[in-house]
Formats: sequence, structure tokens, C-alpha cells
Amino acid sequence: MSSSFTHLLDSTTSSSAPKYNSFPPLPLPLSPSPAFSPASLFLDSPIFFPNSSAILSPTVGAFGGESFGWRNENGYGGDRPAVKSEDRSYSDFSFQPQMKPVPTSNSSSSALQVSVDVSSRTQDTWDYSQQEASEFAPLNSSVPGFSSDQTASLVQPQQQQQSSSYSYLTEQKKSDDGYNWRKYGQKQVKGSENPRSYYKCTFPNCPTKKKVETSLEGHITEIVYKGTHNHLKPLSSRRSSSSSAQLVQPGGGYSSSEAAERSIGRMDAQQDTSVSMGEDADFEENSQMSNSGGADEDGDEPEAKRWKGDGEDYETISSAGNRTVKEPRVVVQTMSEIDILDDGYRWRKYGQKVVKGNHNPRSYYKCTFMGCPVRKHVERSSNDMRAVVTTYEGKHNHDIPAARGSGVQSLNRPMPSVSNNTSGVIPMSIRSSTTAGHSNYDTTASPYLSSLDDSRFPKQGNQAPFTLQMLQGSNTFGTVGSGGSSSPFINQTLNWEEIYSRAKEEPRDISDFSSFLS
DNA sequence: ACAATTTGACCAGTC
DNA sequence: CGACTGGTCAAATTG
Repeated sequence: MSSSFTHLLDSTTSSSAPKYNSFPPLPLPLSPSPAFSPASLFLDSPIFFPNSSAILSPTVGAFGGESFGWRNENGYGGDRPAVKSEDRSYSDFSFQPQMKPVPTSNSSSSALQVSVDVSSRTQDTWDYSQQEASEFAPLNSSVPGFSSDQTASLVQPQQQQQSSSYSYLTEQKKSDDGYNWRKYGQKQVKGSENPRSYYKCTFPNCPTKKKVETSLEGHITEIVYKGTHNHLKPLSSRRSSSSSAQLVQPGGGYSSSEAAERSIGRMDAQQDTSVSMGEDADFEENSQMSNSGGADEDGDEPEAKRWKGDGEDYETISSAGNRTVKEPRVVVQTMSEIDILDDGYRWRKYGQKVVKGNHNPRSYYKCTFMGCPVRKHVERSSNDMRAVVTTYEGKHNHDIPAARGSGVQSLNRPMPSVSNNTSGVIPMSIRSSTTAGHSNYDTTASPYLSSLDDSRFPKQGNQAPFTLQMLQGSNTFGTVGSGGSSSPFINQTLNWEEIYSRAKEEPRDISDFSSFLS
């Protein structure tokens, strides 16, 4: 944590105001200068992805960032409420215990908005501490043109927080972190007497959600973010409505912010009907992920993510070090493939269920390797009986068990999984455009990707040859970072919900895929 | 009349 | 297979 920032906050914040710890200094060699070039950011950033696919796709970071797993981060401070993000490595800020009871979503910020001229920064700082470090960073790095400002802000926490002398009234009317949120649910969860409230970012198509637990007294005890904002913070002066939300254009103005937004937005498109197809089309045309035969967007759950209940709690899987990343992966295989296909791991079936929208039962499996968190579920596509959709969640923390018929395995293995690094690409993974878009994979796999192109890629005889391009396309939206990545920015959770929803909702993907295979 | 919130029902996933 | 849980939806309610 950057002690300086923290101190600043502490010293400037009134006792009644929540205090946030900032993220540790970011390793990004970014310059806050207006002249800052997104391109340079992209190239110079430590989080730059070595893998070409990642580079090629502007969406990698962006969408990846969208990932929807809930990110949890524990606040520093023992008694402080914990702010979580899926990636536990991001620990960033905490609230003061003495925070007064305020509406869950409005815990802090008020003061921030006071400083108009730096509103964006102010907010950024705040957000940053909460989530942007994790969420935006990926976006910035991966989306050319995406606001360098934000990134810069990460590096330079501003002091806006000082204005902490805000009134609660103000606070209550504004979102705590500079974003506008809409509450869409509240529930009493087991094991805690504190009610949990669910919020969605009101910015059109933004997939970000957060859940906030408050004590009976109204103190926020925990905040968990899910997904990444695909836009800049709304100007403080007009935060009121989602529709009116404005993008902050920091000083040099990055024209790309719009593009970034758009591209990102696509992920959510499904979620939000407001997204026009035309935009989508544009997006694809302009984006580098065009080839995707299936790539799609979104991160976690952003687009369409919605199948009902999408917000499931994703299981977080620890990848390397502190990070926990959820990574749903969807693999579509034809029945014939399935017969011979074995991913090399051993699975224990622990459940089966018929889910809405597909009368075919979905089985649920867990990897039997001790301590391995990976799960998968398999179901026959409702749209194409020849296809089976397998969705993986998590990364194997071990190598493939001793072969049981090794030869074939290597060829068919749908998901390469190498210790923590499975992330990346899933060989064979076929993702429809939509699916891909949602993908939450961790493309971090930079190292992974590079390996993808060859050995890891299935090259079965009659199987459709997957090209690197295809892989890239599929990964395009993958989430950034994760496994093993040391950079907090890189981590993103997967949107597995979206992947999921897409697989279910967009038959076309599956069929395309099938045809592709056949 | 409108927007935001509340709240019971529904769903997917897990046991 | 059914019970349970957390997350989401969406109608009803509130401001």
C-alpha cells in the first residue's frame, strides 16, 4: 500500500469519514502527462501481454476486465470492513470502523465530488482504491486509447479524499465510489446477520456489480465488486442518472475512451437491450478481434450475461500467489469428439440438473485431484444435438494425472492445464463469438498463448484445425491476467456467467462451432 | 408521473 | 432427488 496515500487520507479524513487505503504503488511506468500515449502504455506496461493474441485484441483487457466474478479483497485493518474483489491480491482500501451508518452504497465519496476540477481524479483515486486498480488497469493496458488518465491516476493517487469533510447527506446521494449504482436486490445471507445488498452500475451496459454487507447499525462491513467498469467515472456534477452519466475526459482527452467504451460495452450488450446491433457491428469491424469466429465480449458477464441468476457466486480459484481467479471456460465439442475426448483429468460427478432453457441435463463434475478447485459441467447443446458444451471453471493446480491412455489425451485435451496457468487458452475451446466475448479466461497466460499456437493446440486429424487466429479470436475477450501473474492489474475474473449465458442464449455460436468442427 | 427501493419469487448451483 | 443457498428478477411500494 502506498503509505503516503494512506496517510494522506488518514490525516485528511474526518473520523466520521471512511478511509481508504490505496493500492500499492503500481508498477506501471505510466506517465500522467497529457501527452501520454495509450500506445505507449500498452507497450510499456509491465502488464503488457506477451502473447500476440492478447496484443492483437483490444478487447482482451477490456473484456477481461469485465469479468464477472466477484472480486474480494480484504481491507487492511482488522476491524475495517473488507472490500473484496475477486482477486484477493488487490487489497486496497478499507473503511473506517467508525463510519457512520449510511446507505450501503454511499460510503464515501462525497468529498471527492467537491473538488470539481479534479473530480475525475478524485474519484479515480477513490475508485482506484476500491477496484480500479484491478479493473481498469486491464482495460487500459489492453484497450488502445483507453484512458491513460485512469491509469495515471492509479499511479498518482490524488488527494481529493481530503475533502472528507463531507456531510452524510451528500454522501447518501452519491455513490460511494464515484459511480452510480442501482440497487437491485437485498438478501439476508446465512452465517451473517448483516443484510447484503446488490448493486449494479447504472452506466449503460456496464456490467459492474457490487454487493455490500452492512451491519445492523448501518456500517458497511464488506464490499465485493464484480466485474469492471467499461467507462470512466461519471462526472461528479452529474452523477445522478445512469443515462446522463458522462465519461470523464481527463486532460488530454483520450478520444479512445469512447471506443473503449463501445467495445467494452459490447460485452454487455446483451444485458442491456439498449445496445444496438449496429454498434456491435461497428465494434467488430473496428476491433481487432474481428476474426473471432466467435469471440465476444465481455467480460465477466457482461453481456448478455444474463441468464437469469447470472450472478452466481463464482467460485474463486486461487491461481498463483494471492490471486484468485475464476475462470470459466467453455468448450464445445461434437459428440464424436466427446467419445474419444478426455481432457486428461479425473472427475467426480457431484450433481446433475436440468436448467432452464435446455431440457438436457447438465452434470456437474469436480476434479478429483486433492485440493484442485476445478469444476466443469457438461450438457448437450439444446440447439445442436451433436454438440456438447463443457464449461470449465477454475484452473488446475496440478499437472495432468498420469495418463490413462496418454497418447490420445494429449491430442484431445480440451483444456490445457498447466499448474496454475491453465489460463489461457483452451485448446479446442470453441467459442462462439458470443461465448468468446464473455470469456473470462485469463489470458494472462501470456506465456500460455505463446504456447498455444503450437503444441497445446489440438491437432487431431479430422478435427477442425484450430488456427492461431482462431485461438486469438477466442481469447480476445479473455480476461487478463490471472494465473500467476504478479501484476494486480492483470488479474481479472472471468465472466463465466456470460460465457454461460451465451452458450445458452446464442445458439448460433454453438452451431457455428459445430459446423466448424465438422 | 417518475425514479429508486423493497421484497417475494425464481433460478442455478451445491450438498 | 430434494433441500438449501446465494444471486437476480420484477412487480409492488415508496418517496
